[in-house]
Amino acid sequence: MAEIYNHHTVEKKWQKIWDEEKAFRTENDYTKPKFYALVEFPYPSGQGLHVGHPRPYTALDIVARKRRMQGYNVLYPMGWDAFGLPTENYAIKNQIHPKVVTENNVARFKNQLHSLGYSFDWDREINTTDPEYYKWTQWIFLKLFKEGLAYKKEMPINWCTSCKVGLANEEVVNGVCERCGSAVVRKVKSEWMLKITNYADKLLEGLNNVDYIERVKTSQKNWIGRSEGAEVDFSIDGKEDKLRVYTTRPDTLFGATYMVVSPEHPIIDKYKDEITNWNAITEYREMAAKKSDFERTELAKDKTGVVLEGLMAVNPINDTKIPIWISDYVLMTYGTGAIMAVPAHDERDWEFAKKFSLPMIQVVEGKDGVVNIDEAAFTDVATGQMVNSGFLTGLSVEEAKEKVKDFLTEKGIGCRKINYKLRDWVFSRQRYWGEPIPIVHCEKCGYVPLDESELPLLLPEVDSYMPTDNGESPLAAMTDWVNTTCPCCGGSAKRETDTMPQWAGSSWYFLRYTDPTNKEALAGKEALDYWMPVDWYNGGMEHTTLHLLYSRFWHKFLYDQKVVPTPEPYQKRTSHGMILGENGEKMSKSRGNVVNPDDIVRDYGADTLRTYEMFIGAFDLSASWSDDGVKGCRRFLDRVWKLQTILTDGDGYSKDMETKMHQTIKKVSSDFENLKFNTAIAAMMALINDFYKKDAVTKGEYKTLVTLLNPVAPHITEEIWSILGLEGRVYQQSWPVFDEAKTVEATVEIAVQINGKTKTTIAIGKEDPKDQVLTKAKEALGDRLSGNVVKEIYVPGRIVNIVMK
RNA sequence: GCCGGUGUGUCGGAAUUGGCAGACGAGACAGACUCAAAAUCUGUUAUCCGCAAGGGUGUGUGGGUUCGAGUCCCACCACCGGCACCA
Repeated sequence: MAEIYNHHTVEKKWQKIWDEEKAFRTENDYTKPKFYALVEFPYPSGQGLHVGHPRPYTALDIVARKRRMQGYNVLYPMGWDAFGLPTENYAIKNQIHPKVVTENNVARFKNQLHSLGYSFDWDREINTTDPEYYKWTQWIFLKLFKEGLAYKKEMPINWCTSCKVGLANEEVVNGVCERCGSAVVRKVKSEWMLKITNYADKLLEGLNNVDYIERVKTSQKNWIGRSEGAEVDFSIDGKEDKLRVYTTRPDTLFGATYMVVSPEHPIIDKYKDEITNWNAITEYREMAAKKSDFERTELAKDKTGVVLEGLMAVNPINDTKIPIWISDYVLMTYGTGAIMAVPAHDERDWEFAKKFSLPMIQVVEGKDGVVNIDEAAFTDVATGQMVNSGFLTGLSVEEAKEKVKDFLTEKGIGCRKINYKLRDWVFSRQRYWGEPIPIVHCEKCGYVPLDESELPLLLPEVDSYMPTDNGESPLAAMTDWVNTTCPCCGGSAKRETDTMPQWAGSSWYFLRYTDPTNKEALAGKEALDYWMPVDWYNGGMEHTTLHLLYSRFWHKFLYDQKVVPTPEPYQKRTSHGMILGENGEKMSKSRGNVVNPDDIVRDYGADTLRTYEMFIGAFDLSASWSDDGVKGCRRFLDRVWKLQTILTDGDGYSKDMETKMHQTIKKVSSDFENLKFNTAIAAMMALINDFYKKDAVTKGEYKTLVTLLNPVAPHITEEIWSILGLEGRVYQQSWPVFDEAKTVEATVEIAVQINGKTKTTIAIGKEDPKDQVLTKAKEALGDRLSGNVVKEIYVPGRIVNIVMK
C-alpha cells in the first residue's frame, strides 16, 4: 500500500482501464431487465463545466452503477445540446464559425466529464448539430407539418432588440430576453407555430400516470392552466356585433357593471366613427403598444384605462346597459380579449372600479351574510350564496354556475367553454445556428414540405452569420441556397430562412440514445420497445415547464404517429437544487464566486468532488459551496484508504460489527434510491469511525464498504480492490445484501420520560415484554416517581412515558 | 399581488415521518507527535444555573391539538425561487 493516496495517478489509471475494457458500454441484450437513467445533456458553453453540472450527473451515475451491480442492463448516455444563441453570439464576436466553436467547447466538456469518471456509454454520444441527428429533428417537423400542427401565423411577437430574434413568451423573463437580458419589444412577424394547445388535455391527463415529484407536476398543471367556464355574448347597444367574453364566474353575471376590452380588440377600429373620444383612445393604445406583455400584466402597477365614449354594451341576462372600457390588463392572447367586469367579486375588477368610481353590485354573500364589498372583493366560492341574481338567487355558487351555463346555452347567448393558459409554441428563430426548417415557399403552391429523401437539409456554409437589422435570418443573404425549385410544381421557389429554436433538438434526444447510429429511422423499433420509457429522468427545476412540456408534447405526437411505443417519455422525474457560491449567492463571474471543477479535480481528485457534491446537503435543495467541506470529504476518502493499515484476516464480518454492517448496507441501499446521498455517505463515515475505534477491519467488512462506496467514489475503490488482490473489478460485483433480522440490535437504549420529558434512559432486550420494560423504567426513575400515575405509555424500542398528576 | 419552497448550534446539515433534537461533516478549543509548522491521531464543543449529582431553556414568531410536536392545525414574520393581473 502506498502511504498516501495519490489521486492523480490512480484516477488516470482507472479511467484508462475502463475505456479499454469498455466497462460501461450498454449492450442491446434485450433479455435482461433494463434501466434507462437520463440526465439533461449540457449546452456546451464557452465557460466549460460548472460545479453545478456534476451534481445531477453524479447522482444518477450512482444509481446507474448500483443498478448495474444489481444485474440490470443500464443505459446511461450523454450528448450535446449544441445549437443555440450563446455559441452564435460568441462566433460573431470572435469571428470564428459556430461549428468550430461548438467542436472546441464539446471537446473541453468531454474531457472534463471524462475526468470525473462517469459511467456514460460514450459509444452512444449524440450531438444535436450533427446532420445525422438533425435530419430526424427535421423529419419530426415535417410530420408535424403534414398533420397540420405546424402553421404560419402573423402575430405580435416578442422581439429582442439585441439578439434580433423573435422569442416565445416562455423565453421572456422579467420583461427582458432570457438569453441576453436586453429589452423585448412587440413586433409583428410571420412565424412558424406548433399547435401544442391541441395536446393540452393529453399533457394534463398524462401526468396521472407518471411518477414526477409533486412540485414538477404542479408547475406543469399550472402552465397548462385548464379552466372550465363559459363564453357569453354581450350585444353592443344598437349594433349587430356582439362582444364575446370568457369567464370562469358566469354565476356572477348579474353583477357585471361594465366591460373591458384589450386595446388591440378589433371592435375599437370597427366603430371608430361612433367613438367620441378617439384621441384619448389612440393615445392610450400607443402607450400600451410600447409595453411588453410582462409590463402590462405586472400587478404592482396602477390600473389604467379609458372608457369608449359613444358605445354601450348590454348585459344579456337583464338587458342592462353598461359601459365599455379599454385597459391593457386585458390581453388579446388569453380568452377572447374581452371581459365582463364584476367588481364586487373579482380583485382586479374591484381595484379598477375603485380607481374609476364605477358601480358595484353584490351578487354573492357569505354564509353568515356579513360581507363588506366596500373594503374588498368577495371571492369565496366555497361558501358563497347567490343574492340579487334573479333566478339564481338562493343557490350556492357551484349550483349557480351550472344553472346559468344551461340557461346561456338554451337562450343561445353563450355556451360552456374550457380554456387553457397554454399558448402555441413559437417555433421560428431568425438565426443561423439552428436546424433549417425543411419548407419551401412557392408563389403558386404555398408552403411545401421537402421530401423526406432530401433530409437532412444541411445548414449551408456562410461567410457571414451576422444577424440582419431587418429581422431576416442570416440565411436570407445566401441567395444560392434560398433560391430553389418547388418540390410540388417544379417552378422557382424560396427556402424558409428561419431556423428552429434550441428546444427542438432536446425534445426527442432521449429516443436517439436508444439507437444512435440508425440511418433508417430516428431509432429502431426493437430498441425503442425495449428501452422506452426513460425510467428515471433528473433535471433542473428551470426546465420543468419549457423543456419538459415541449418534449412530452413531441413524444405524445410521435406516439399518435405510431413512431414510439409509449404515451409518455419519462416514467419518473426528479429535480436537483442549485449549487450556490460560498457566500450563498448564485455563482456568476460578476459576483466572483465561481468554482471551477477542474481545480477541485486537480487538488483533491474526482472522487472527492463527487463525494462532496453528494454530501453537500439535501439533493433537491440548493446548497452553498464550501472549500472546507471539500477537505472533509477528501479526509474521509483518505481514511477509507488507510483502513488498509488495520486490516485483519477474515472474509466475514466480526461478531461485534455484524449488526452495524447489515444496518449500513440497508441504509446506503435505500438512501441511494431516494436521492439521499448525504445520509448514505454519513452512514459510511460512521462505519469507518467504528473500525478505527476498535483498530481493526476484516477483509470481508472492507470488501463490503468498498463495494457500497464504489458508485460514489469509483476510482479509489477500484484501486483498493486490486491492492487487496480481489478478483475482477468492483463495478462487476453484486450489490451487497443485508439480512433484515440482523439489522436489529440485541439490546436497545430507550428513553424514559415523565409527562413527555426525558429523565433517563434504560437498556432493554429487543424481546422484553412490556411489563418488564415498565418495571425497569420505574426502577430507573426512583423517587422522581411520586404522585399519581395516570397512564403508562410504551412505544416498543423507542420510549416509555409515565404520565403523572 | 398570486403560486411554490425554505427557516434547526459558530457553519453545511441529520432526525426512522408524532417518540431521547443536533447524526455526519466543517470550524473552534485542548492534548499527543514535531526543534517548529503542516499533516495525522485523541478528546471537548446548543445554551443557562450548579463544584457535582442534577435541573431549567431551546428547531423564525404567537397560539392550539396531544401523554408527547422540528414534525400536525390556525394566525403571522423573514428569506429564496417562479409568474401569464388568465377573467
